[in-house]
Amino acid sequence: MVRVRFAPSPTGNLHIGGGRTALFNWLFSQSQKGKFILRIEDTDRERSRKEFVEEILYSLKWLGFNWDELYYQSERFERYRLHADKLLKAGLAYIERSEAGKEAIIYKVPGRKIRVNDLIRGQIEFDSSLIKDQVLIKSDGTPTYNFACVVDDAEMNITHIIRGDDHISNTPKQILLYEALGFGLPQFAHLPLIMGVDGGRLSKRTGATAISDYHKMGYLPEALLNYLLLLSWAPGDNRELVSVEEAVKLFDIKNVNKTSATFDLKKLDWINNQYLKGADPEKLADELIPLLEAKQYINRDNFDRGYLLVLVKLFQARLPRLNDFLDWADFFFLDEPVIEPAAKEKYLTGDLSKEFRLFVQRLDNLDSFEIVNIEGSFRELVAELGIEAKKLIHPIRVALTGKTIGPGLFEVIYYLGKERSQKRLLKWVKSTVA
RNA sequence: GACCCCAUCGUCUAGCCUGGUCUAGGACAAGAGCUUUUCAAGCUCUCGACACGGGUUCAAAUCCCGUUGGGGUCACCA
Repeated sequence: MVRVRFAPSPTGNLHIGGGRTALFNWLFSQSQKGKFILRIEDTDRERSRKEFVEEILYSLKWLGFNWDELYYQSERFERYRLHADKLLKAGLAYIERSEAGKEAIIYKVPGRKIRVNDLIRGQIEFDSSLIKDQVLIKSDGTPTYNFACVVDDAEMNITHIIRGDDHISNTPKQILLYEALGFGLPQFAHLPLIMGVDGGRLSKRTGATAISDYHKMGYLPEALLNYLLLLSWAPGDNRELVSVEEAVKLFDIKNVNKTSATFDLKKLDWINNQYLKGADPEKLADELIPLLEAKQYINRDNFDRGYLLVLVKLFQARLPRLNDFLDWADFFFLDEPVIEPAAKEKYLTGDLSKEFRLFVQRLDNLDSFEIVNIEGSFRELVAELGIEAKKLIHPIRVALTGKTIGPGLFEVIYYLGKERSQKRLLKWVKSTVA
């Protein structure tokens, strides 16, 4: 039975790199019909925080990863102590006393060649004579990372350790400990690192790093996962859109890339848009409701859900991020559209009083207020006036929405409603004519 | 600095293991055009890469060595 684990430290949020590690562990466990274990590495009492634990669990759930077992290292200190004592008795470790009289347990690192057959990278060889003796239990009684990690992975019967590249140099230290403790070795697979656009490590400077930030920005979990997947793995048939479910079927850890990849928002936006296009409007509306409420665009207890759904459908195919809906569709919720200065400058500088007034009248004379009729009467009007349709379409759009871009104009008019559309147009009509 | 990892378009990658079908394919981005209603949507086209040097071979993006470049790790942090 394959058992993998994801072992974040609650000293910060679940970040992109962690999410990616969780993803590949998840993929591997599902493709092998194995177990996915979550272990919170909270041995550092100073830096570990409960709110980070909650944030990490929340993000993992948002991504859709369910764990079969959950452990906290802070609850297992006696296990580490026990194994450290074992090494002490066997003469493989020694005690070091600090000036303050505190005792630490140190592992005596033997010098030899260590070979690892990494599932992704193949053979890697180390010389442990270059590694200095390792602290097992710190003088405050807490275990070090490498020690707790080995004890736990062994006791939790982890069969495959899939983690970031940055752990390659921990591997020989851990292998030595497995052997000293008399444990069998798991298999190792080191994932390439994800880099920021600056070529260095992904950091806050180079963009948002927390998974939850991507949720807040309006990325769909399936889109983020798809993007992360493509960062170091490909289905092999030139496909860009692959769901986690499909990936589980196609996944083979040997096909994971060795090269580190740069995190590029542009492609993420594109993928997100692809998923947004096909997303269920009901679900998108549910995501949007609290955000619209925060902007005071709607009132949770008193709003027209059917209308919101219509607007979501109108915009979803063109949004890179769901949250862009808030800005792009604001004119449907505001009493007055916010006119962008550049848009006004471009299309509303001339006097279109006559044209606007005639169009407002036509809207009143419609047999029925429907998209085809609105467009039909508009086409008639420009034909009669002998002007190009676009000479009037753009100014009307700006008057109604405040923007130069958006859904088709006649749909906008239809969903805005006759009265609101007329009112907004009349604002631009010089009041000299009664 | 030492040790380790990596190296195909600006970015993500296919191809590499099992050399020839590669004048290197796809996607994102960018540029151009179309869509006589915009575009951040759609369609079409264009630009654009095997880091370098040696081998091995009839033949190398593919195998070997070196160089260069990039990254990671060297904590009583995880």
